[in-house]
Amino acid sequence: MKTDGSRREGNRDEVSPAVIKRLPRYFRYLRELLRNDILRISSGELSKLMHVTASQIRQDLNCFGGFGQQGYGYNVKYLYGKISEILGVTQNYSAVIIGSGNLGRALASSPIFEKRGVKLAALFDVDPDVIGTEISGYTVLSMDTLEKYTSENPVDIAVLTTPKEVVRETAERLSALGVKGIWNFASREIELPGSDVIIENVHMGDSLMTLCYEINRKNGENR
Amino acid sequence: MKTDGSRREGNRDEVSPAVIKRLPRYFRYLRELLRNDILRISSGELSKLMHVTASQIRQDLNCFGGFGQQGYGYNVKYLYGKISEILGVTQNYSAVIIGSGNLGRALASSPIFEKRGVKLAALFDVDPDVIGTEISGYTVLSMDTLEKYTSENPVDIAVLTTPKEVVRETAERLSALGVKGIWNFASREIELPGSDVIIENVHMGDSLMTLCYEINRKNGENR
DNA sequence: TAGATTGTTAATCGATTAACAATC
DNA sequence: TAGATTGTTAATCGATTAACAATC
Repeated sequence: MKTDGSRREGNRDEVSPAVIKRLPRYFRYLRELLRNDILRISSGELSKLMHVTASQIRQDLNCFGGFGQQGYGYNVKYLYGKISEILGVTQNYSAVIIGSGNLGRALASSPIFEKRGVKLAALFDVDPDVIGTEISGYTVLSMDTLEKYTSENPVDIAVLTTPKEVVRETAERLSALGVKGIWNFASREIELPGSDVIIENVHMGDSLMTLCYEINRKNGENR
Repeated sequence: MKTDGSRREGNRDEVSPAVIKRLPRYFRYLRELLRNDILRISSGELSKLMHVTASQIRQDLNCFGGFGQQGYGYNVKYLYGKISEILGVTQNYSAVIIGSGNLGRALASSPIFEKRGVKLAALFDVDPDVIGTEISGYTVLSMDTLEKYTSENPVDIAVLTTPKEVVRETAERLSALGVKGIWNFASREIELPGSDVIIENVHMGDSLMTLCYEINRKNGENR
């Protein structure tokens, strides 16, 4: 396989958002291939599997470097490794969950972080009844100790699952503590003008609504 | 306010996916405006609030009808009502949760369904230890009783939070039972060729990865 | 070598923005 | 009426697809 792909690897400056949003999907499919001991795949085969054009796959991957080989295709393991690097899976980012309600619990108990090389380090809450309890092997810490904690344990990512009323203040607090990114599940979108914390707003409800829209549309439009 | 918007309301046939994916965001912002007793808003004001162009707002809304009034703007309540209709909020769809693990529980306890006019009707699981327990006022039912249940209670939406190994078979089973849409949280994407069940695959991990990508990119690219 | 498949350019398609006439 | 703001067309921009020469 080609090893000089690194030539083009530097110019990550201007990869389009559309491409970036597709990368995690490649990551998932490549992992699945790897699990099934498939060592090599062509853009054509991957195209059939993922229901996107082969052209798009080649175009997307080439934004980051020449990962394939003419006449051969792509080495699945190598490509998976490259995409993992690009997506920061190899960075071992640390995360804390702010808000240990049902969603916080569900996230803490899921393999979602581990699968992506993110290390869940702690859970926080404000409720005295919740603080001190154990969730998935973590003892829930008090929000009062957040500053102390982060000064001793650098936190890259904060996962926000608090009520929306405290989203803004919590986000500002986290920003001041040097957190690099906020994964926000609260239904209030975070705006931190001037800050360079990366914000990822998740809206699970939006996805339910597009589903309802499609159902609605298929089942006889207006009535 | 204009009442003849209905003229154009019929041609929902070909609204672009980009527009549809933005509708839930309008829905959220309009509800917030309504909660703050703001009765009227222009595309320019909404533009500042939502950080999108006024042009896009007018373009988007006009796919469904003339909801505004020249020289006035949009009546928030009226517009909210219209968008709710378009998104099926007024349809009172019924939903069941398949898989009563941590995520199923979290969803059942959240206002996510209620806020969008979806009626959560039941939870199911296969684990004898979970069946019969109570979650957020619902007694978890056995998957063995799914066929019986759906024959007595028509289900519009199934929320899938099962392990990925059983996603395919469960999806096929649900499809056979006449479910209209599947909201799939399992990390295996559903494919039901030939079926006309609407599938909405949710990948929370993808969102975490794009966050990691951005953090990675900002904090000094390759190393 | 011949065959296969990439990397990459050019063509097409779709989505966003700008502009302004229509109109409340 | 004059001012404001929509609805809508035209222009721009970006993303996808097709095509094929480069190359393993």
